Amino acid sequence: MQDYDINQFKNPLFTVDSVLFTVVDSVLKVLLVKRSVEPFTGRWGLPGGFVDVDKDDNTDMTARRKLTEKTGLSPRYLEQLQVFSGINRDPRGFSVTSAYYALVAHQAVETRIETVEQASWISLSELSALAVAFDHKHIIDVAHKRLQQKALYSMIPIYCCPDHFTIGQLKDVIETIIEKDIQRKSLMRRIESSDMFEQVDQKVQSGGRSAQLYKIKKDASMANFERNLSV
Amino acid sequence: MQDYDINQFKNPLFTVDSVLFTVVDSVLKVLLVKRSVEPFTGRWGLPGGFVDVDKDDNTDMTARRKLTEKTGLSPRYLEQLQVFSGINRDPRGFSVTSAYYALVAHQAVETRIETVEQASWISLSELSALAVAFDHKHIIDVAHKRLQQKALYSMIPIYCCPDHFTIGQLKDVIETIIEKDIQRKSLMRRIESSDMFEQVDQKVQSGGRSAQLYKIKKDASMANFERNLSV
DNA sequence: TTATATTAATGTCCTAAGGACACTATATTG
DNA sequence: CAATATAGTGTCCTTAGGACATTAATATAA
Repeated sequence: MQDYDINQFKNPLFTVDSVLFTVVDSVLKVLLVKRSVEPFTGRWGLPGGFVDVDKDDNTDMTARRKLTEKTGLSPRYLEQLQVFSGINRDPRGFSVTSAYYALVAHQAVETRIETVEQASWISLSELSALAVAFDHKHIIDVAHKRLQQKALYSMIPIYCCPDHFTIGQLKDVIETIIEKDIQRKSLMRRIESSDMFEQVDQKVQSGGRSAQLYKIKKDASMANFERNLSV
Repeated sequence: MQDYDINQFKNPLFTVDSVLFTVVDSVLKVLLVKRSVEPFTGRWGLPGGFVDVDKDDNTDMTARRKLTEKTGLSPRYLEQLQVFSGINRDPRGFSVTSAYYALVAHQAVETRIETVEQASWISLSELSALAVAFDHKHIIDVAHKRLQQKALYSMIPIYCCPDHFTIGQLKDVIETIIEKDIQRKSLMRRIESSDMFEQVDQKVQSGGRSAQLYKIKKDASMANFERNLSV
């Protein structure tokens, strides 16, 4: 690669990267893509890239666009994580990435991802043994901690559930994210008090008593609780 | 594969801006500086600017450096807020700012700010009537909400207090930030349980019974509580 | 058909930590 | 010394999550 001096440009290299989480069979996974360009060609990395000023109104749209390219759909939850920057994180020079984290129900993307060989769901445990581009492993770690924290006082894990879900499914997703069992009763109290959900007139079999299905109310806003679940 | 082509995309304008808060006489204020360059020359704006790749290891250092230039010291607390980006926020084109928020005790910077006529502490109530550059008013608003939220479950308002402080001072700072009175008793319980502070062997007069001075323990880490103060 | 296992849902009591507020302690001032 | 002001404590209340027993509904095996 021809050396070029980043200083000759007014601005550092700026990218947008996303940590897309999903929960599959009680395992938390992140979407990684195989890089097709320098640097780190061939390694796994976070889905992301440069802002396209002609397509993106802002960086949220950049993140969303890049995720859509890989998964075929827009994630139900997308939020800024933080900026990672420095002189050493990219061999090309001082670089900045605005990192996002996002959530999807794996049911929604399952089939689409299967067909894309450059994208894959990697469980967090596999990740430690994997060579990952840039500081993306670190970014995933920070995103994971943020997600765990947020799961303690909000209902965002709901975005890893399908449109119609049972309390058992939600409980499993939450427990997978925070890596700790919770009381079903506590979850039901939160579902009740959040006023975010309504029962679907349908039940689903589960090996025992069939479970009530719930869905998010129209125009419901995300509940934030005054107390954390205990860690 | 191909080399990275800087011309493939227009690299957005990237800056770092900080919302520096302090509490003076039960009023929450932010530091604004009078802009001396285009665009918005002459207007008030947040202290910040471009990354200097030779001086800054990362954007945290950019934020800190810019604040030091204006106040003469490094803020005791500095944290990323979020990125603000878009095609319309800067007349020069698509721009991105990595916004920070920071806290200082006004006692620490009082004298230095007075001497710099381009920098001034503006109370949040004054702000609404002021013409402010870019979307900086919006950034201040977001920073304010984040600070308020964080004050409900952490001890960060302590960074608006001097090194040695009384519970009354801290109570006042917290109440100013969250815009609600709290129970002195609740604050004392938090001080006790946080294990962050130790008593200084000195009291200070206050119009009534003299008040115990406290200071942060050496190597104490910031306490985060399981419950919010009630809103 | 009945017993057993399994998962869903509820009822009840416990616990932790903040809120309210009375009460005590110590300082200043007239 | 009384009045007042601020600091600090004691005690009970309230809220919401934790623990866990109990009841409900469904599948499967005897």
